Amino acid sequence: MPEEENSKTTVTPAERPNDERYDAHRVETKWAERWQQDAALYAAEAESSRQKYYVLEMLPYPSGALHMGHVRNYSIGDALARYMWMNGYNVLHPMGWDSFGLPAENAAISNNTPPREWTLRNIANMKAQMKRLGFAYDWSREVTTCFPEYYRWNQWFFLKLYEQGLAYRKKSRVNWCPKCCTVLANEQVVDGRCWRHEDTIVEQRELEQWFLRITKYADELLRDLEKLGGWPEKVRTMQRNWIGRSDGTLVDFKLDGAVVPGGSTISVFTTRVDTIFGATSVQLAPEHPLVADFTRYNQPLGAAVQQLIAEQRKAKEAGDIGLVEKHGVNTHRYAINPYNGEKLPIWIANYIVMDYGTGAIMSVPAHDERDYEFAKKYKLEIRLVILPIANDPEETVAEPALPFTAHDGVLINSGPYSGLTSADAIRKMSADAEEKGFGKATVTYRLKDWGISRQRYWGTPIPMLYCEKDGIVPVPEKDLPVILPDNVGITLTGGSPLGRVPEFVNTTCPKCGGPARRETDTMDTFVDSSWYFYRYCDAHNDHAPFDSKTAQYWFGERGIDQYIGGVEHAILHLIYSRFWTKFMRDLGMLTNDEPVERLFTQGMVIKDGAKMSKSLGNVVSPDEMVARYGADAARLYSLFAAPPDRDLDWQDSGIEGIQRFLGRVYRFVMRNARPDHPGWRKPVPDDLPAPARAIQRKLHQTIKRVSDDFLGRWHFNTCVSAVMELVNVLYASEDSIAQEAIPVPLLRDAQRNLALLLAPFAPYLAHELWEMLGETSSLLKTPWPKFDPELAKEEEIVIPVQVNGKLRGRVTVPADASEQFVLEQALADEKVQAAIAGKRIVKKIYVPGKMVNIVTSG
RNA sequence: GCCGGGAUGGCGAAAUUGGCAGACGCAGCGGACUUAAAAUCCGCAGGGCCCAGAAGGCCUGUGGGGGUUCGAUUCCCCCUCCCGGCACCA
Repeated sequence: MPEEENSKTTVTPAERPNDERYDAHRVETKWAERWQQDAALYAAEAESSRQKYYVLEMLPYPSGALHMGHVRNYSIGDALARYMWMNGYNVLHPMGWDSFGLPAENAAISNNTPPREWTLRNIANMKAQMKRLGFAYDWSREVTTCFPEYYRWNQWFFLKLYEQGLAYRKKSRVNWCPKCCTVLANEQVVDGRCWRHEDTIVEQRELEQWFLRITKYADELLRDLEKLGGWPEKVRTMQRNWIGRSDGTLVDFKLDGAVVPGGSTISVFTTRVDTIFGATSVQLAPEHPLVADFTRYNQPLGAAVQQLIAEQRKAKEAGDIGLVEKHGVNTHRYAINPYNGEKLPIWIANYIVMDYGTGAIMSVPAHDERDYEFAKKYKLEIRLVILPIANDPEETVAEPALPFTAHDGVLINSGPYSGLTSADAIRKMSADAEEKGFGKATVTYRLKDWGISRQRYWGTPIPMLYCEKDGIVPVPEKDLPVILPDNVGITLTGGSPLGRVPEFVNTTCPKCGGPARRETDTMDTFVDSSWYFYRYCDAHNDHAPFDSKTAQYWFGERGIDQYIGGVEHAILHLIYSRFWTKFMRDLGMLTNDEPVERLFTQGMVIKDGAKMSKSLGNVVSPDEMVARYGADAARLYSLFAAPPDRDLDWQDSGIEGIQRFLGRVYRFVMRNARPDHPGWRKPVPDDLPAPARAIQRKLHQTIKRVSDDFLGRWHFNTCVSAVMELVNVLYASEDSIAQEAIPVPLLRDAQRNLALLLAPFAPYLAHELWEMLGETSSLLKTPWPKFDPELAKEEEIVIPVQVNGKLRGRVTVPADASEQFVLEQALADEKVQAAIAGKRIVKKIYVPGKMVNIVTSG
C-alpha cells in the first residue's frame, strides 16, 4: 500500500472528528431565548439616517397553527428583511393577526368556547411558533384586528365613507352562502360557490345591505395597474379582468304600443352600435324588470320565463355557462330601433344575464356569434351590414362568412352611415344618439360595489343606528368604538347574533334622543385587511388610525417596498386595499396612490402532487419539522427546493439533505474556528499559495452570486446552492488546511463570510457560527460582504473548442490570453486537428473567455 | 373563446446578455471508516452504441415540428399537453 506514505501529512477521514453532530435543537432554543430577552432587537427606527425599507408578509388568520405555506411565505420575507438590514436599511418588518372571521364562530359552536378566547389562544400559539422559527418581526407594532383599538378605526373609516357618499344602504339581490349563513361579496363567490366552501352553491337573496362604492374608483383602479410594474403580470391581468371595463353605447329602444308600469323604453348596451342597422330583434334577460309586465296577463309566457330562469341558475351552478343551448320566447311585443324607426320583436332569452350591462341587448345575427346561433334556431332575419375592407381596392368584396365579427369592416345598408368604417361609425352614431337624446357613449364595468354587511357576530359592528323619526343615523365619532359585546349566544341560523342582544340593539338616537336600534350586521373581514399595513407604522395611536407623516415616511410615494403573499388574494384583498388607499388619499391622509410598489406571490406548498390538505392526509406540520430537523432546516429547505414563485413539492428526504448540509457547515467551523490563534485577526495576505487562492476565489465568486441572485432575481434556491458549492470547496481544502497551507486570516475570512452569507437564510446556525468564530458584534448589524472582482478572478480558464458547432476539445489558457493565442492553442488540440483534417477553415469565432468555434467548408 | 404562466435526467431543479445542457440537492451505485449498523468522509452517475472490460471513442438529448444563426433550453413561426384567471360580458 504505497499511498500510505502520504498519510503523515494527509488527514484521513478517520482522523477528522466526525462525531460532533449538529444539535439544532440545542443551538436554536439557546438563541431563541436570547432573542426573546432583547425586545428591541428587530425594532424599526422611527427616525433614521438610513434609507427605509418596508417588507411585509400578508398577515395570517389565526386558525390555530401555522402551515407550511406560512413557513414558506415568512421565510422569504424574513430572508429579505435580514438581507436589507445587513445592507444598511432601516427595515420595517411587522406582523399581525387578521383575527375576525367565521371560523372563530364555528369553533365557538363546536367547542363551546367564546370566539375571543379561541382566537387569542390561537394567536398565542402561532406567535410562539413564529418565534421558534426565528422570524425577525418588530413585535412592538403587532396589530390584532379583533381588538377595539383596531376596529374602532374600521368604524371611523366607515363614517368617513358614509359622509362622502361612498357607503350606502340598498336592497338588492345578494349572494348568500347557506353554510356561512351570511351574505358574500362578489369577490367571495368562485364559480357560483362560496370561496370557503367549494361544495356549497351560493344562493341569491333579496336583502338590504351596506355597500362601499368601490366603483367610483373603477377607472383609476384599472388605469393605475399600469403603474404597478413591480407586480406579477398575472395579478395585474386578473385585476384587469375583474374590473372588466367595456366601452360601448347605450341605446334606448321605445316600446311599441301600450306603455307598461316598468317604463316606456328598453335601454340596451352595445359595444357594436355600428351594427345596429343589422339588429333584427331585442333580447331581454329573463330577470329583466320589464318581463314582469309582459307576463302579468300571459301565463304561458310567464311559465316559459320561469323555465329560462331555472335553466340559467342551473347552468351557473354547474359552471358551464356558455355551453348551454340557447333558448328564448317571443313576447310578441315590439321595440323601435331609434336609428331607423324599424319595429323589432322583443324576445326573452336564456343567454342574456341581468348582472351585466342593462340586461337587454339588440340582437345582430350577422355580426355576433351568439345572436347568429339564436337567429338560426328561431329563423330570425340575418341582415348583413358590415363588409370586410378589401386589401386590394380593385377586388370586389366577397360576402364574408357569417357571422362576420371583425371590428375593422365598413358599413353597408346603414342609412346615412353606410360607407363609414366601424370605428368611425361607432363614434358618429354615439354622438348622434346623444344629440337626439336616445343614447350616448358609455363605459360599463364588471366590478360591482362591495357589499360589506355580514350577518355574523365575530366582526366589526357597523356604526349605524336606525331611528323611527330620523331614519338612518350614523354613530357620532365621539361615541366610537361601538364595542362588540362578549357573551353573545352564537348560532348560525336566525340572522345576526347581535340582533338577539337587547343591550346592544337598543339605544338612543343622537339626533332626537328617542329610541333607536343599532345595526346588527358586522363588517366583512376584508375591511380589516384593507388598511392594516398603515396601522403598523403607528400601531398605538389612539386618536387616529395612524399619523399621516409617519405613514408617509414608510409608504413614500409608491407604497410598501415589498409585499409577499399568496396569489389567492390577487382579487379580493389586493383590490380592496388599493381602493382603500385611494379613498384615504382623497381624505388627505396619504400622498401615495397605491399601497404596494412591489408584490411577490409565492407558489403553493404541495405534497405528492396535491395541495396539502387535511382531507388528503398529506399535511406536513411545521412543529414536527422543527422538532425533527430544526427551524433553520425547515426554512432553508422551503427556500432551496424550488424558486419562490413556483409550487414547491415537499419531500421529507429533501429536508434531510438540508439538515446534512447544516451539519456539514457546523462541523467545518467546529474544526476550523481558531479564534485564539495569534494570527486569527491579522489581515489576509496579498500573496496566497494556490490552494488558498482557490478558497479565496470561490468565496468571492459566491458572494457575487448570492448578492446577484438575491435582489436581482429572487432566486433563493440558487443563493443556497452557491453557498453549498462554497462549502464543498472548503471541504475539499481540508487536506491543505491540515498541512497549514491556508493562512489563518484567510481561514477566518472564509468562515466569517460563510456565516454572513447564511445569515438571511439560516439565522440560528449563522449566529452560532458567528459566536464560534469569536465575533461579538451583532450579526444583523454587520454589513453584507462585498465582492471583490479581482479576488474572484480565475487565473486560468478552460475554453471549449467547437468545430462546426460541435464540441471537439478543450484548451486551458491564462484568463487574460489573447485571441490569437487561444485560437493557436485551439487549432493545436489533437481532437480539433482530427476534426478539421482535410477541410478548409472558413471562419474562426472566439467569444472572449467563453468558447471557440471553428467553421469549415465541405 | 380571451388572457397569464409552465413543460429540461429516476425526482426537486440550474444554465443571469444566444456560447461546454443537467450546477446544487434528493434518491441510487461504489469505496473508506466500523465487529456490524447508523452517522461521517471520498468517488461515480442524461440516454444509447462501439470495446471482453477499462481507458477511450462515436451518436443522441431541454414537450413536438419548422426557421434564423458559426452556435438555440434561450430568439421567431406553427402545434400538443398541463396549471391559473375571466367568460353566453352584449
